[in-house]
Parts: sequence; structure tokens; C-alpha cells
Amino acid sequence: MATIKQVASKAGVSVSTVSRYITHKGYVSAEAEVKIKKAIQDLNYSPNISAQSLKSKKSNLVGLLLPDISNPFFPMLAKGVEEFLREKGYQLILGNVNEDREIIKSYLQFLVQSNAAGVITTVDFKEEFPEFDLPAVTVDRVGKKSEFGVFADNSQGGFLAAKAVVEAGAQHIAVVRGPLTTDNTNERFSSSITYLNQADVNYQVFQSMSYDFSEIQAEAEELLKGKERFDTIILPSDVHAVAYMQEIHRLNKHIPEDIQLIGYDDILMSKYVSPALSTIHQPAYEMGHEAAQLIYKLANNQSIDQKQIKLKVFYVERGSTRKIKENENE
Amino acid sequence: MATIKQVASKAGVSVSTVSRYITHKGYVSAEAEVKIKKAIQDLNYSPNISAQSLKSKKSNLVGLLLPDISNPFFPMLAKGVEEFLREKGYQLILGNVNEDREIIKSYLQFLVQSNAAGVITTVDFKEEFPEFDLPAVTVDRVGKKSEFGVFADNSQGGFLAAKAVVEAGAQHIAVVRGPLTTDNTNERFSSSITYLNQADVNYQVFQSMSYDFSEIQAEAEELLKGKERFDTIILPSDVHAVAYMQEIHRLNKHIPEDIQLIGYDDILMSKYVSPALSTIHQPAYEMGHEAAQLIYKLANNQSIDQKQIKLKVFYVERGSTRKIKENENE
DNA sequence: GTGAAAGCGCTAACAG
DNA sequence: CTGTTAGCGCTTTCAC
Repeated sequence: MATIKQVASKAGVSVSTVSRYITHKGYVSAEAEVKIKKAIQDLNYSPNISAQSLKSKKSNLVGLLLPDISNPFFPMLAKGVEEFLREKGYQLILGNVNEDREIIKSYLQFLVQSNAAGVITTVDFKEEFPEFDLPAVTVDRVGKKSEFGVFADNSQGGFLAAKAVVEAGAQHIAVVRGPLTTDNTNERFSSSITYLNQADVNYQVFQSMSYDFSEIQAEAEELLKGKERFDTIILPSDVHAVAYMQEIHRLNKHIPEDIQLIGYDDILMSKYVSPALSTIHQPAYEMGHEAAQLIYKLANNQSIDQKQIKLKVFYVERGSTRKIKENENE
Repeated sequence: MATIKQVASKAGVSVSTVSRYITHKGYVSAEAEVKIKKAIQDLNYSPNISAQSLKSKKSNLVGLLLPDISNPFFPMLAKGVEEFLREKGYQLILGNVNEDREIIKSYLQFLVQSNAAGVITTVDFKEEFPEFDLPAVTVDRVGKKSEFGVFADNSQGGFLAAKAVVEAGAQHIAVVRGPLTTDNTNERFSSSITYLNQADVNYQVFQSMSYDFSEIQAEAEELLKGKERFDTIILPSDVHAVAYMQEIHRLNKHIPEDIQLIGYDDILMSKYVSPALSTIHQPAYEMGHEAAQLIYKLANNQSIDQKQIKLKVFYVERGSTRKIKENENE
């Protein structure tokens, strides 16, 4: 690796001139510029990032801490973050944190130690780890106390899901609540419940404990073998819905005739399972993109008009819900 | 951020003693140790990574450059890399490079400038960008010239796929070749062809140009509306297979009765589409894990017994291929 | 065992 | 417009 010193001597100028050239700060004569350009070329020089960052106390690293990158919802979000950041010249540090506080902590530690420009997390850590002082925006699972957040309209989503199944004739509904009691799940859930309460239907609530496929399947088995016969299940995620779907198939029941299903997220897979999954679409890519933009503004002291960005969701009707309103008994 | 100097003065020792304590190199008396420990605690000190890396000319960053993180095969691989690296105290820099040479180049640039410990890529760049001198291991799409590589047994995979469909009674086969003419796709392909040649079947070859879902669907439409009637299609990936599946459904044909399908990769989704997709299982997580381990050894000058690691693949029979041997005419 | 001091590569006053 | 210089925070001889 060539250094700025070598470039300077090769170009016959001082290091500060080279530095000025590189950082585009201060004046550099045309002749000097030519010589420097050539020297850089010849030496295949590029500035040492550690040295730059040591000096400037800044780096262009941005962390993205995700609960589980193999959950299909998150890669899309990551892509949104990555593409925005790359254009702005930032680098993404990806962390797969499994909800594990220690892992989260060690990533935050690293980011702080690296003078990172900021971090995008799925869970607000400011309360738990106030010692890590770096620009942060929460995505998806945005809580009341998060200062900066990007999330989808959960209350609208919960409402739409409940409305969709009720209008499709649901009478006896199982509402499966998401595994985390994070604000986003809570909101969706209570919004669904509010709708259900005012509608003329029966429902019962179940609590899921996991986003892991096989664990969800076990829960599904449990729910389905209970004495209650449901004609509709509202699920907290598409991963849940697909797992339930499998289980329902295994019992030789028909979707949506015997049981209708509605998911949440609209992951890629949902379109291709059979029947295709009706669900609430969340703009994962956009969430990532917006979050990255917020971090960017934060890191560059740009004015922020909206600290909390709420994105729209919408209902996607596919094959797992019934098309027309109809009454059925159990 | 506290500095080592502050810790030193607070502990009443010199910076070098603190440094020795931190790096576990050289002697530190028990008393000094206690005082330093306390000072670090009080000041919530952690070493500045830029300074460390400037001095040591090393960093614990490892790049992982992936073609498309929203392609479900890669997140599993990424997870394998991430989990190994995290345990060893390295940080993952994730790049979503879209096969774009410029993006790849800029990531490599960054990694070199950061004294990164190494990079794991899906495509060997040594030939195209020899100027980037850092430990590299190629995963998945490992070519002949890659020095360090982790890949699945493509030739075995291609063979297994062809064998599976032939044994299930294939007579008229469309072999869709993967979009990249990378060594892995080539190997699979020619291995399938070799098998097909010695079997008593007809086949025809098609070339796919994309991993993008909707583009594949267009290709599928093209292939299926041709005058040739195939009873079997061998696809280069599960994403391809799922896209074809959709298209076949749309034409109201039955899988596997009218057409049988075999994919490649065994992504999560394959189990849950309908019918479930028969495919060749590739150990994505393990590939990532092994690649990370190689990088780790490389970065730490450990002896490497195997520069090229070939992982096993196996056939997963599910619903998209016929169970028993049977003859059919078009 | 410990501290003083040099220096990693870069930037930013500052003087010219 | 340019060069000299100090110093970012850390590690590492080398004397003591």
C-alpha cells in the first residue's frame, strides 16, 4: 500500500498538497494536480481509511442489525438500506443478531469504536444501552420511545387484515399474536381486535412464541387439534401463515374452503405457495431505504422534517381467503 | 470516547502499561492490572479501532460480496459466514453487488483501504482486479483458477438431477442452463448432459438469462409455448423452478403428471410450494461457514490443508417429480 | 515490570 | 497556492 508521502515525493509536492487534492479542500494548482494525479495512478494509491478516520473521528460505516437474515422479510429491507448507502459512499456492516442482547451489544460496541456514522436496528437499544452514543434509527419494530423510526402503518395493517377476513365471511376466528410483544405487533394485534369486537364474529387469541418455521408448525398443530373449530386464522407473519398452511394441508383440510388464512408482510414466497397467500403488504425495501436516508441525514446534520416515518400498507387478496361474503357454521 | 491516555492517567500508570494490559502482550503487575481495570470501567473505555488498525495494519473486517441478497440462497450462506466470524471476533461487511463490476471494485477498494482481513466473494476477482491484494476465498461459483474456494459438488449435482428425472420416466427433457456461464453452472450442466447422452432419452437445451423472477417467467412462457412438448424440465435453480411452476399452473397443466420439474439449491421455499419441489440440496450455510473458516485461517497464517473444499449435495425427492418409473409419450 | 518516545498515515492550521 | 508541523489514539521498541 502506497502512502500519501510516497505520492507527494513522487509528484514533487508536499503531502498537504496531496491531501488537499484528495479531500477537495483548499487550493491546488493545475500543474500540481496533474502531477499528483499521475503519481496516484502510478502508485495505485488510495488513502488509508484507518488513518483518515483516526484523524477525522468519522467513518463511513453504518451498522444494520437484523434479528434473522434468513427470514425473507429482512433481506429486502437490507437491500433497501444497502442500495441507498452505497450511492452515498457508506459501507454496510451487517449483523445477524438473533435478538441476542450480547450480540447486539458487541456490534454496537464495535460500531462506536469505529466511529460509525450510525446504526439501523430493528429494536431500539437506547434505553438498554444508553452508553452507546451513535446516531440510530429503528426500523419496523419501532416503539413509542424511539426518537427516529421508520415503520409501516401497523394499526392500519391490523385493521385491514381483520376486515378482509370478516368481509370474506369469517365467523370463528383464531387470532395468532406475534411472538414479540413489540409495539408493532401490539398495534397490529389490538387494531385487529378492535375491528373484530365491533363485528359480529367470535374470536379467540393465541400467542406464538417464535419465528422459526418448525416451532410455528408445532404451534399450528396444537391450535388445530384443539376442540375449537376455526374457519379463519389471522397470522402475524407470512412465515407463520405458510407454516399453518402446511399443517392444514397435512390434516387434509382445504384452504380457503375449510379454513381461510391471512398473513402479514407479503414476502416473495407468499405469491407462490398454494393457494397463494392473502396478506398485508409491507414495503420492506422502502423501509430500509428510508431508514438509510434518515441515518444519512443524521450523520450529515441535515435537517430532518420527519423523525418518524410511517409507510403505507395494503391488503393483497390472493387464494387463501374466500372471495365473497358467505355464512358458514362450524 | 475516552482514550488510552485518560485511562493511564486515571489509573496512575503509563499508556504503555495500559496498552500491554489491553493487548495481553508483555507484563503487567497485579496491582497495575486492578487499577487499570477500574479506570477502564469508570471511563467506559474501549480502544479506538481506527488507531489500532492504523498501527497494526490489520483490521477485523471481512467482506462478503453477494450477487443478490434477496435471492433466498444467499442469506443462508451469509448466515454461515456471519456466525463463524462473529465467534472469532470479526465483523462482516456485506455487499450486495448485483454482478456489477464497478460495485465489486468499490467494495474491494474499501476493503483494501481498511486493511480488511479478507473477502469472501461469489466470483473470483483476482484475474480481473489483480491490484487488490487481500486474502480471498471464492464460494459457490468457484472457478478453476480460484486458489481458495468452497463449493458444492456440482458435477455430482448435475448428475443426480438428470438421473432422478430419467428414473422417474423422463423421455422428452428440456434442460435449462443457468444464466451465468460460471464454472459451477457449467459443471452441473455438462454433468447432466453426460448422463442424458448415455440414457435413452431426448433432450433439448435452453439458456436462461436471469435470476430475476419475472424474467424467468417470461422465459418459461416462451419455452412452454414452443411446439416441442416436454415431459420434464431440469432447472438450474429453485427460483427458476418456482417460476416455471407458476407458468405451468397458469397453462392448467399438472405437475408432475404432465410435466415434471426438478430444481437446484433447496431453498426454504421449495418445501412449501405446491407441489413441493424436488431438487438438489446445496449446503448453503455450511458453504458460508467453511468459507469463513478459510478466511480466518488465511488471515491468521494458519496452515491450510485444503485450499479447495468440496461439499456434498444430495437429491431431495418431493412432489414435482414422479415417484415411479413409467413410460409416457408426448 | 514499567515508562518515554517514535511513528503508523492522514488532516488541518498556520505561515509563507 | 504551498510546505511545515502538530497531533489523532494506539502499539512497540528500548532503557531503566
